Amino acid sequence: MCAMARPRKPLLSTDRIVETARALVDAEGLAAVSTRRLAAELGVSGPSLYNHFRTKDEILEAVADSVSGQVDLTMFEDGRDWRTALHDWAVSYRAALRDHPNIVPVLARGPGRRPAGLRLADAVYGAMVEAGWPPAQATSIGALMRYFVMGSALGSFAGGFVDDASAYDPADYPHLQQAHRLAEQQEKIDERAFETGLTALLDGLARQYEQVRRTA
Amino acid sequence: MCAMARPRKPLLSTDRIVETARALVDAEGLAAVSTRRLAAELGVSGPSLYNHFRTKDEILEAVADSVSGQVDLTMFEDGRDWRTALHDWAVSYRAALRDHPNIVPVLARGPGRRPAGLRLADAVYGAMVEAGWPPAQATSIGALMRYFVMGSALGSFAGGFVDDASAYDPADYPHLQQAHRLAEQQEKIDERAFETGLTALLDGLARQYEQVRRTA
DNA sequence: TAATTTAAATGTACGGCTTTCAAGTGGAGT
DNA sequence: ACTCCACTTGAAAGCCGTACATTTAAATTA
Repeated sequence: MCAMARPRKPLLSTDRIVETARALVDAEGLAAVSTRRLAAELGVSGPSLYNHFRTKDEILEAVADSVSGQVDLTMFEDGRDWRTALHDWAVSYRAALRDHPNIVPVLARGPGRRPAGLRLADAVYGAMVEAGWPPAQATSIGALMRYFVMGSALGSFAGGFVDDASAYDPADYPHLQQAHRLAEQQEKIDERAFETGLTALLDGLARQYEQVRRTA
Repeated sequence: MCAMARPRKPLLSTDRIVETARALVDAEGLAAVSTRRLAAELGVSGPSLYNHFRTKDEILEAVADSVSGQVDLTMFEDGRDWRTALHDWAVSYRAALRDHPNIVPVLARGPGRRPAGLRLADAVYGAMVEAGWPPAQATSIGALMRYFVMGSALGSFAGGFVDDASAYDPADYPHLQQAHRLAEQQEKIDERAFETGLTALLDGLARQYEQVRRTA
């Protein structure tokens, strides 16, 4: 009868869709994002989204990339030493993911064609080569840092345990008697584990760097 | 008219469901596992599964736990030194995930109440305490190792790039000119990055261990 | 200015999904 | 023999993503 016409001013824009989707993902998780729900949030009907994105997945990729874009990369610009640059970058990387943990599974698929994700990979690889790492090792560093940061953001370690002492029978798990307390202090424990691991990783890489430099 | 009766021998068992689900996940990915599809694979109708599991998610958790159960933990039994035990464990852990990469997102949610996942956490934590690490540090080690192994298994680093040189314009990404080649050598690159990172991590932890021992 | 193309939103519809439920029937226990 | 329970079923409810034709306004071109 009366299909709504094209409005004088567009109701939707890719930016508005991405921002609303990100807010929805942050607030209620990936599973809460259905095209109908997102459209409702935007005051619009479901299929309207398909005028701006080809698939729902494209929307999620755009959200993921906007999070990648929040990672600070300026530490690679000047000639700061590679170790502190890598440390600061990892901290900023993790902070961005911790602010939007629900989108991490999408980010974990890799940069693909997402521009911010590629800029990130480009910056860290370029800086390592610049610092004197051989190309193959620079690739490894990019990869292993990603492993560590993604792993630390994908799911809280502490939050992976249940807040219920009866779940951890001493007979079955003799060393996990305090495990139900992990859930309480989630953030602190994950934070400390991340810093401990990052320091260890960088210490170990520094050692390898010395060897590489000596033989070159 | 003729609803199928209870069969002489049960068509389904929890084990058979889990095994079939695992095969399906391995072969076609998480998305291919629908209750109907899995039931068809079992020669049965969709809702029948609900006689053995309360939800589909319970099935996936069971699959995940069966993969956790494949991780070797024997290196923690005798009094081998913590460093080599940790190394061997990480390698076995990663190998199990690499054999069943499609279930990793489920595993990444943490052990929760899954027995094999809890045994794994119990073993590594217990061994670190036994080796002389303070409890808080032992927790951190369990966490950071999980970060690294999960991160390395969650998504291939190399596979995260597109096998298409035109996607990496030199003007935008000056250092990624070989990135499209990463897709070719995925396994080797990921393998090397994992070993490099693991060695660095353990070197760094050994350093921290010396400090801890000195002050104690 | 008039004619034409394109853009933006819509309603409807298809086929899929997980899960609930009552109903039917064979096996086990008394 | 009778009851109860285990197991499977078809049907259906309520989601989901998205293809499609339709409507109208804006933008473009003649």
